[in-house]
Amino acid sequence: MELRDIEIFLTLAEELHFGRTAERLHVSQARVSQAISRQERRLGVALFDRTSRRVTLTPVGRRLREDLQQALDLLQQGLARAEAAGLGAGRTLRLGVFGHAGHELRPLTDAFRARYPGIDVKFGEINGGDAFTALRTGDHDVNVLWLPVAEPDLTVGPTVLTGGRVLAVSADHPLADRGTASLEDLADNHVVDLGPDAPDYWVASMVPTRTPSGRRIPRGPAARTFHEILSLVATGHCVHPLGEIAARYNTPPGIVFLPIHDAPTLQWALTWRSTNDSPTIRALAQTAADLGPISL
Amino acid sequence: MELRDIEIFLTLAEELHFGRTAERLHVSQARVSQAISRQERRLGVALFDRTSRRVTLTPVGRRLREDLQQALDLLQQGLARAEAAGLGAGRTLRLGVFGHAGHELRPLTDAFRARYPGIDVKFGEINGGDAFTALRTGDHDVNVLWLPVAEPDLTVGPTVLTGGRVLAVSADHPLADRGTASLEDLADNHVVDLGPDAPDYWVASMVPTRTPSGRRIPRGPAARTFHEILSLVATGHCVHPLGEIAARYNTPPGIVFLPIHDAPTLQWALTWRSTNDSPTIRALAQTAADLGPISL
DNA sequence: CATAGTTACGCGGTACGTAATTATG
DNA sequence: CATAATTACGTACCGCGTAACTATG
Repeated sequence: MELRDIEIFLTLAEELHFGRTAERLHVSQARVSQAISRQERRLGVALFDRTSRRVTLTPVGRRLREDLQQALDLLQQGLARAEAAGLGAGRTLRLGVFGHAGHELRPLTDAFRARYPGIDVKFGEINGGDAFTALRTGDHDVNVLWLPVAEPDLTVGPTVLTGGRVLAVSADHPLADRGTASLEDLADNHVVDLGPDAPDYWVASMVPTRTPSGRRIPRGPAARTFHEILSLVATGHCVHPLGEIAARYNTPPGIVFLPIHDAPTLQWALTWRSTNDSPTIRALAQTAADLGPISL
Repeated sequence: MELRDIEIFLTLAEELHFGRTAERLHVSQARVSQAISRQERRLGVALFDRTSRRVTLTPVGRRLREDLQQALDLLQQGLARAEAAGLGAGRTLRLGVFGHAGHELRPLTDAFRARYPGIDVKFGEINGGDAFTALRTGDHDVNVLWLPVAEPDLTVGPTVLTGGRVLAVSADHPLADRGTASLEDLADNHVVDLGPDAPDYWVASMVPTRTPSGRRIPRGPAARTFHEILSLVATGHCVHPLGEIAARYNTPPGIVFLPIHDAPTLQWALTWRSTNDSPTIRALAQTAADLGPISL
């Protein structure tokens, strides 16, 4: 009972036609016939009922098909993983994240390290002002960015995180005592300007230019990094919307994070430079896809 | 990448020694070396770190081992099932059960039919008085019996059901209104005698001869079948303990079933004549073992 | 230097193709 | 009778053994 025979069996179980099976596997029709009858002889059961006109699976064959399909998938998956680990062996995958998001991504990195033991994963920090640059310079292999990302040179992979948004305000700010915030509140305050390097549509998806009712939201002073933003907010001169994660592991002095109750949920997805595509990156994307997004 | 190579890889991963691996698989040591280095060349990763003195798995190898082991198990299991289905193909497995127990066993028979589509399963009825005879005459292949069964010619397989016990009493009986019964109550009543064909130890495990406190339990008139027992009980002259299943699908006129609160749980196991052992029976036992016992 | 893994090379079995044969709508 | 599965038979490749070689404690 060899692996090739199993492949032939599975293909025939799908095609239910000796000729097409032979074609698909690039072997002669005779070979398919031989392989099947050999298996049936070995097992002592008919796997297919066939005349020279019609081929159908027997109940035993149907059951065997399910079992073998599953086994073969596992087998090929395992080999593919080992190969991918080989192609990326010794490599370090640099993963860019905002703030402490790396901690929330541990289920992903743990699963990835288990699957591809040869590959090392390291986190790098990114900021709203330069979220794409490290990808383009090659300093990072993959960044975890909020969607939508629509850059011609970047590929967007599976979503790895989903979560709400918060508004960072000064502790003295009138909103601070309300405990929650609305997008409408933004129009009454300045928000931090993330600078010219980040594309407008992308910044706007986190820091909108208008409230849902259409009022303009004034852009205040500029800042690039997370801490720069927070120190501006702490002065009380402006407020700033952020992902929920920002609030989770930070309790900066003089700052309060208010959940924004009317903002749509954010999606954070793996993103990489298209020309930088590699088995290693594909492996990470596949692992993330298998795992599904983590909800905050 | 062939199946034999995978087997060699897995064995070496276990033994961590080329010589012993070769011995176990009845091949030359050279073959093991060739197989491993070929796989490593194909995959492009080292699977083992080795000197001529020590062999250890690399992280990639460790991971691959887990994946392949699982896949191979599935594969062999599937083939074994097909083979078993073949050996028993066309056969009918006669399964003896008390009363309606067959209905509770549907998860088992469904699973069995799914795994071994070639084999038919039929139920036959058995009674306390002759629970073993159908096995010995060959009329039944397997019986579902309460434990303990200690017969030299019978094999006891996995437990398929567990559940409590009930006491069948006449609706006029003083106990009937209590809604529950104790083993001590038996001493104040006659119980049905199951006749000489059933071994004493086995009958006693369902119908004890003494109460927990040591009082003798009088044996009353004899009956063999379930319905004979019930008609005796209906007269009010005796009571009788039964498995919980008996109460589940029977509402015989003039009879009340009272849960016996202080009796230990009953275990019902597959039992067959040792000389009658066959792949088909093994297949059923394996399916039952995989499924685990059903709790009533 | 003994033990254990690797490399070189040759034989035999089998995977597979070609071509003829049989069966079915 | 056309289409599709099976059987017959030959060949080339590869799985595997034997034996010589190399490395390590």
